[in-house]
Amino acid sequence: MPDQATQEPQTRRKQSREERRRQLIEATIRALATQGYAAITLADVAREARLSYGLVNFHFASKENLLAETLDYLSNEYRNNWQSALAAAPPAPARQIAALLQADFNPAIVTPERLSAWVSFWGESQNRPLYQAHCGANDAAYIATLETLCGQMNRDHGYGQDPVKVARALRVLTEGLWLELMTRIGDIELTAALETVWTSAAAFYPRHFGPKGLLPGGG
Amino acid sequence: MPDQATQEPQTRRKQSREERRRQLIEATIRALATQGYAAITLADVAREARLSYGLVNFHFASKENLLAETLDYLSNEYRNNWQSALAAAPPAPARQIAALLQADFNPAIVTPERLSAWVSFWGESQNRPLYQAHCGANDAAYIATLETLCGQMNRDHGYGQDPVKVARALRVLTEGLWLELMTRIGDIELTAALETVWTSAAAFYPRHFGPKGLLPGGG
DNA sequence: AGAGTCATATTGATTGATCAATCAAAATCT
DNA sequence: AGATTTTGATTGATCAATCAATATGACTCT
Repeated sequence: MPDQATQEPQTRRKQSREERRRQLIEATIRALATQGYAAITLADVAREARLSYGLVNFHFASKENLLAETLDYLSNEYRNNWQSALAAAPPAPARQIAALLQADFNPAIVTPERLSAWVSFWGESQNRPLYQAHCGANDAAYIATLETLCGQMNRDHGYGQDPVKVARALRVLTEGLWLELMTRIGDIELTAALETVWTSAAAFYPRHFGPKGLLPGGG
Repeated sequence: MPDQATQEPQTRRKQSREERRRQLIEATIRALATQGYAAITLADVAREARLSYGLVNFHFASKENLLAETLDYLSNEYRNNWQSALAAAPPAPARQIAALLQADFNPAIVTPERLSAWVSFWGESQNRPLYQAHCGANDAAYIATLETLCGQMNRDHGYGQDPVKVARALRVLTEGLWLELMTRIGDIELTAALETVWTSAAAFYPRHFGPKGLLPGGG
């Protein structure tokens, strides 16, 4: 079996390589949360990952690149999360909106560490072009999806607000709640944040949402 | 006139001193916007202020202290802005809410530079205790004011939502819009942000707000 | 199977650059 | 004259990146 003999080792090496990179990126996220973007050093990342600091340069070539790939990692994780939540939800617009909004408060990806890392990137002007390059398309896809769904609510259920403005309000509300969650930690806070979202959704779509989420017959 | 002879010089010296400090703080805000918190140096601040960089240490003792005083300056400016807007508005709760929300998009204090500086502070974990110390009381006063006003809307005009949640939604919406405004610049964007706020206010208080702001009879 | 060979991964000391803070000297005001 | 403000060269610390040395498998050939 010559194919296995040549393929398996290559695969394994690649896996190990990807594992290390993942390990270092997760360490970078934790270090960003504790040290901040201004104070983070490669030594911090290596210590957090329990690896030698020379490894960071070996796997990522530079600190700048490590941070860029960390942003990329977070951005992909975020996009996968809301897109799979949408795919798993029933097609009715209210259901889809509920799934999209709820996905943004999934405890698996909305942790204080990750929120801190996001805000670190937002705050660094040198990263703004980087952010556009890595996250611009994702953000545009999110807002386009939400706008379409809000338009469907109008068409299917007779609501009358400007769907673009409602989508923007809901989107921006989530971002603001992320900012708040960064400092105040805990599951209770996540629930409270989500309730704030539902309160707004209920104001826009009172026949479909209540202060605790989608109404019983709201599909 | 011995009093003038001794007072005037002191006054002038003090003025000059305060002027320099203000000059350096404004330069710090601009430098934060262009360099970011991670990359800002005392040389950047001095260059921006067109002053020698030794002066920064002379007037502020340390870089850390300069940044702390910059945050303080921004925080006071922000609080003065919304508090004087409230004081100038009629006492009816809808009018007060309109004034409070509009104040957060006053072009005089909501500039891309200032927003960048705010986000820089938010993103730096080392600044979180500093932020609480300098801005915690201000933020608490803002949210308490808004909660009271939302409660009055319920009592005076028969609305039924939880005023704490509505206040939180409006507050957090503003913060999210600030984040968005940081990257996209211009007066048109400021107007669009405010329209997003009015759309939300109209959803919560449909008899008092419309998508363009307070309704004609909405006092 | 087992010794040998090679590529890849890992380590930490060293280097060079950057920057905050100090300080002595000069300038400016009263 | 005396106090305060301003300047920029110097100092010392920090840190990213490099690099030479070492370790760890993976594959080959006998």
